[in-house]
Amino acid sequence: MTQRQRRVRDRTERGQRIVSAARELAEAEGWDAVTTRRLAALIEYSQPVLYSHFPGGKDAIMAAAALEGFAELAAALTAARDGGVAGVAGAYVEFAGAKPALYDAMFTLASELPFAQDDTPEVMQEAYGGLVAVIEPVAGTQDAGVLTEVFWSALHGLITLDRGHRLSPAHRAERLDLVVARFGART
Amino acid sequence: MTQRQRRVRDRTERGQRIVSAARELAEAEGWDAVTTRRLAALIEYSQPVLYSHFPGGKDAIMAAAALEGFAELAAALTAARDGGVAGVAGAYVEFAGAKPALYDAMFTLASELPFAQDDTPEVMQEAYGGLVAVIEPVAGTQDAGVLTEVFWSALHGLITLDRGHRLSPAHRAERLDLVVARFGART
DNA sequence: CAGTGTTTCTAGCATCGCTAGGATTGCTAG
DNA sequence: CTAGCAATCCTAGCGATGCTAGAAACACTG
Repeated sequence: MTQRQRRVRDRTERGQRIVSAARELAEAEGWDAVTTRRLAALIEYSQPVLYSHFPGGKDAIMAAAALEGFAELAAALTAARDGGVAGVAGAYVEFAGAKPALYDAMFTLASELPFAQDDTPEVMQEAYGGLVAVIEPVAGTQDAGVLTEVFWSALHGLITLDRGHRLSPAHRAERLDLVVARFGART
Repeated sequence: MTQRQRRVRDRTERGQRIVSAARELAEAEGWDAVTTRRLAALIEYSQPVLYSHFPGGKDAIMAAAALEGFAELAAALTAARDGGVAGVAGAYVEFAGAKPALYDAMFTLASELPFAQDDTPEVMQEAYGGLVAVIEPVAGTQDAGVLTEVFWSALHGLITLDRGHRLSPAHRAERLDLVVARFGART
């Protein structure tokens, strides 16, 4: 029954191609440009094929892309752990800057993904853990969970407002330094 | 030529009704539910009338609603000025919680509005000024502008992540207190 | 009352996400 | 080898979206 295996493999490969195509297109032209028709054309199949892979339709595809993003973010944060709060903060901001559409899918759009719940996917907990790991040592008497959430919120706010041209571009580095200074110091 | 005046007044009134209807509908069912057809039905006119008021279409209507939001936010922040950093932070969060759709229009959607530029509308500068006013006294040697931007980003991050169920609902108050503690203390 | 200019509506275009039903393909059993 | 079955895929279409052109209705002027 190796044929069956091959068919299964082909299927998963095609599913991967769908997500990859969606990510590339979103990064190039934004998620609004990611239409089911364009996706179907990119993978050289017809639209209904998308729904056989992702019954949830476009939202499910975005969620799948977001999950990939969480895995990559977790890896980036883990790699930057030695840099402490400053290192992780820098890695987080760099990730958001390098893959803005993916970051949107993860945090702004796609509210389907369960956060901070029992059924939260592991990769998402890992990514969050990358933040906790560097905040925990400097939390002192402060609740590490709350402090991490606020630290994360500050980074997220900086990123989203900066992207929407809400903040002066000149002080970008200063702002990040300030966040690190206010949250990275042991209390 | 009072008739001409009356016609002008009717027109502006109708334009106001469009924005009000959009706001109500958005607050009740989200901006996705705000379609040009439903808006037209609400004001009891046909669709093209919307475009005579807002040539930019739906985006322009959202921008107009956002502008109203900035005026209301500015008023709320000004009223809370006596409360210091904690008071203003609380007013900001309360505003976002009371009018979530409006907040989205102001900061998440509608990237047409010019921020931090020369042609930034006055009400937007006023709203931002409401933040600066309480941060400036506690800035110390720190650049007040940068500190305000970071303070604002932290609030904005808290709000958007919390709304997307990204944060644990139990610690909402704690998080706000923590932001105030880290940014409201004189350095 | 006729003419003129403005205002408004009807109807339609292109596109969107999504789906039903038939056509095509590949596998299996006789 | 072939007939039948099952899985796979595509064509065609639905309802809805933002937006617009051209016709119809309106209000005002001479």
